[in-house]
Amino acid sequence: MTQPRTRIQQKNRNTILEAALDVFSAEGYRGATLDQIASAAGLSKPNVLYYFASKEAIYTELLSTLLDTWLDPLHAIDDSDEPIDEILGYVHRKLQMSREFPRESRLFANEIVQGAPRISDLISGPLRELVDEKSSIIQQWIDDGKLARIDPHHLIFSIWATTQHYADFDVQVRMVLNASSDSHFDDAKAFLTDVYTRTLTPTND
Amino acid sequence: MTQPRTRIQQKNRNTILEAALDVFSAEGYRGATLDQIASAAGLSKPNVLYYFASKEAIYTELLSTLLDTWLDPLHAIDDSDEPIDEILGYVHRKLQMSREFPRESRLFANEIVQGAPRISDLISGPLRELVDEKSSIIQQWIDDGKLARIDPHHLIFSIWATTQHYADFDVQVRMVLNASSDSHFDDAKAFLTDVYTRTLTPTND
DNA sequence: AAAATGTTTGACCATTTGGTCAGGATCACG
DNA sequence: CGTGATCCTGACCAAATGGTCAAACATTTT
Repeated sequence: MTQPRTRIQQKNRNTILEAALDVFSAEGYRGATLDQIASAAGLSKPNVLYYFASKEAIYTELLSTLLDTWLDPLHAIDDSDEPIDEILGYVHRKLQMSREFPRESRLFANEIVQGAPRISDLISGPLRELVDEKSSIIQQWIDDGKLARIDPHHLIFSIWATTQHYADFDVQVRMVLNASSDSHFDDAKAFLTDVYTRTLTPTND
Repeated sequence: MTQPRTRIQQKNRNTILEAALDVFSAEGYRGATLDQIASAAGLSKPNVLYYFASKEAIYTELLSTLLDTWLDPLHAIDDSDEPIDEILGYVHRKLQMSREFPRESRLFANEIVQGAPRISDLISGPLRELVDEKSSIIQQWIDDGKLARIDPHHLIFSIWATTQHYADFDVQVRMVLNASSDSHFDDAKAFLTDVYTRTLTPTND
């Protein structure tokens, strides 16, 4: 089942994954039902199970497929002569993802809040290594006097937290702001740019 | 049922709520089962339902009871001559709550990620008003030149995000840091103090 | 100590839910 | 166009789950 063969398989598997993303991100793994997914996909339940072995199989396929996309912005951080711009770029990309792909963000949020039972391997493995690698780069920038002395790991955590907040807690943000449109993302961008510019600009001491 | 009468009722209701906090915060509303709660409380399932009308009743009682506690730190922000200390104090209290009451944080995180179906009234009502009120105070500080010009609402969001992150995404934080103890909370405190000091200190322009 | 009130439980029920299966419909292709 | 492979479905099943209830057991009150 790694490579779908027919066009129908290709299409229906995608339809199911799309529907499942909707349902899982809104309800969590336990809260989602195969009936909901089937209905959202416009297929019968047995038909869904014709394409995927189980509910769990759909879920894990979603997670592993989306994790790469999810980490792309962090991968993109690279050594550069303009560390602050590099990090601001990361903040902007992450915020943009919260705006464009809130379901993906919530999918991971649900999973991790509940202890990441199905992706702990990926977190303590590849993700940890990626974060360590980028932390080294940031530390190097600090040692070179190009960035203020802050803890690289906690910097990354804070970027995750502040950007994903707008996707994961979208309802709360909208209710508190009384917002109907997406325009608060623009304010958020300005705010975060300000915060991280101030935080990262080296002080002469 | 508002006021428990006997000692046994008092005790058992508390036992159940404590067990329910454990289970709901770890599994979400849908993921939690009455059997799990009963078992965690050391009671039989019918006995649990003797003290609470339904699973939902336990959950909503938990939410409404804990919301006040949860918002206390924000309530504590008050007009002051030292705005930066006032806000740093808020950051520290919120971080301390993530450290001491991670289950409460995760309970709300689960609820809000999934659209806050049961507390949308509280969010668009009392919470919204509280945030608006404190935002006004912050805005006043800014107008008085005591704080840098930042968006008060997004400042509050960022404080929620960065502090609650350590409770809600605890597993991820620990795995990425390879941490077994709680000591990374001290580093987080230093980091956040730094970030918000830099962010809030007015610049002379 | 008896009556009244409060507490606990085993057995049971209806619904939901993940999953199966035999057979029918449809499609690809020689 | 016929045949084998693929696709789809209604009917069904077993387990899990929220909830009920009559009856037994405790505790308090009089």
